[in-house]
Amino acid sequence: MKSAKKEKKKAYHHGDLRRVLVEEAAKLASREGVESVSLRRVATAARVSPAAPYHHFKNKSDLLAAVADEGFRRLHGTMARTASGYGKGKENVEGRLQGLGLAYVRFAVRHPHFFRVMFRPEIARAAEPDPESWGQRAYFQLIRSIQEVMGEEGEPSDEVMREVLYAWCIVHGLSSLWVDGALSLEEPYASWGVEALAEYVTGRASVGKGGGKK
Amino acid sequence: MKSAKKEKKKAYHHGDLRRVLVEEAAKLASREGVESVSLRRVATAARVSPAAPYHHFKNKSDLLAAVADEGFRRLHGTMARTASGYGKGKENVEGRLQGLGLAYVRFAVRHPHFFRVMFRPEIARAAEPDPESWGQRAYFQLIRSIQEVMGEEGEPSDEVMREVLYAWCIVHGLSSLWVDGALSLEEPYASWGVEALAEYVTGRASVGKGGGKK
DNA sequence: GATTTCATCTTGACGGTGTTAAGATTAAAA
DNA sequence: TTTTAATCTTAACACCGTCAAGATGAAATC
Repeated sequence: MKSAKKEKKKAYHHGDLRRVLVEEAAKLASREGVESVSLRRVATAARVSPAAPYHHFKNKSDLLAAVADEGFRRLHGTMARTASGYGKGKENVEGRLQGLGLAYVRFAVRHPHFFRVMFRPEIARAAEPDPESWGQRAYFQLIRSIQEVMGEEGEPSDEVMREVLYAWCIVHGLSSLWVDGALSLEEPYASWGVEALAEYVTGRASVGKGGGKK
Repeated sequence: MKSAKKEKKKAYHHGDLRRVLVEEAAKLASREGVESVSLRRVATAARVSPAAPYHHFKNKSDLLAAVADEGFRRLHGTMARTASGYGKGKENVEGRLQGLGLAYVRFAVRHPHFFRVMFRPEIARAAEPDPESWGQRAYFQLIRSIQEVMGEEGEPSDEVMREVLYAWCIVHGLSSLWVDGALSLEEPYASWGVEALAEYVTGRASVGKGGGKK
């Protein structure tokens, strides 16, 4: 359907934009911050006129939403890799959950630019939640993990959803506060380092795990 | 020093700007969102030329930092009011801490625009933390409250700072996720409502309170 | 009171921004 | 080969943050 790549210079019509645009936008965001991503700069970086992106994205927010989705794809990836690192079955489900939490925080700290676009309100509120989106997939992954910890199958119970909420709040709170500078600029947290904070916080959360179960 | 208010129309030179600018910026942010706050619109709203704000603020970020400080002032206010609502002494310190958490979340949900500016990285990273700032004051308030719960005085111990971290992460995580639409657009959380979520999450956090103390 | 000083505000301009309309180019469909 | 439809460009619009230069007038000085 799409003859992917030609020789080198200019593609036939003009390459497979869209992918290139998302790539350049992400690159620019991670180099100079989300705030300084402009459609025109992205277009220029893709060697294309300022209005060209409008044939692939409704507007700037739509482009950023695509960047966010790419971010969620990567987050989903590291989470999946982490989970499978803890074995397949029900062995050490407890440790696996903490591992997921650590993976979440590490991702945020290592890719703050992605993390920031991913949770922009104008992105999340754009379209109704698409179950195919990487954001939703990562979300389902978390739900499934907690179901395993609590020994549950099928449709997630309210109890599970409460645990999901709790776990998500903790890792997201830590990530946000660190990335936004509230913790990373404050003593003693700055000297303790994120890794230690994440370990403490995820460990502390799972001592009473289950709420009433065990 | 400052004859505060004249009659009505135009002040002498031109009113006490700065305060008006911060006010208008906050008003605009809460009406249309932080993203659509522009120096020029704020200036216009204050009936002043586009370049006038530059005699009171270094740049746009500096203005937003002032808005953020105003936000922290209000947060500090509701937290203080909440705390004193739980009595003065060591009676019900436990409940007071949960009350503080609820106050935090409620503030974020009721004033999402403020909440968003308050934790913008370019704001936090602007100047070195000023202990006089309302942000720091609210922070110290939280530390003191947790010290009371743990029956400690003087310089806060590492144990206290860990508890501060934990409490802050939870309420900030919930606030962020809700305000940014990650929870408020997702079932079953949307139908449960923030209030219920906040109560569960803060309650769940304090069951094992103290880590090892009791 | 007259004069100087100095903070404040305005005017006007600069380059950069998101977005749109109208037209050119060219791959794919007919 | 002709038609169609997708893609990209050009040109323009209004708006943005920021700065330099000058006007204004309150407060300090004489």
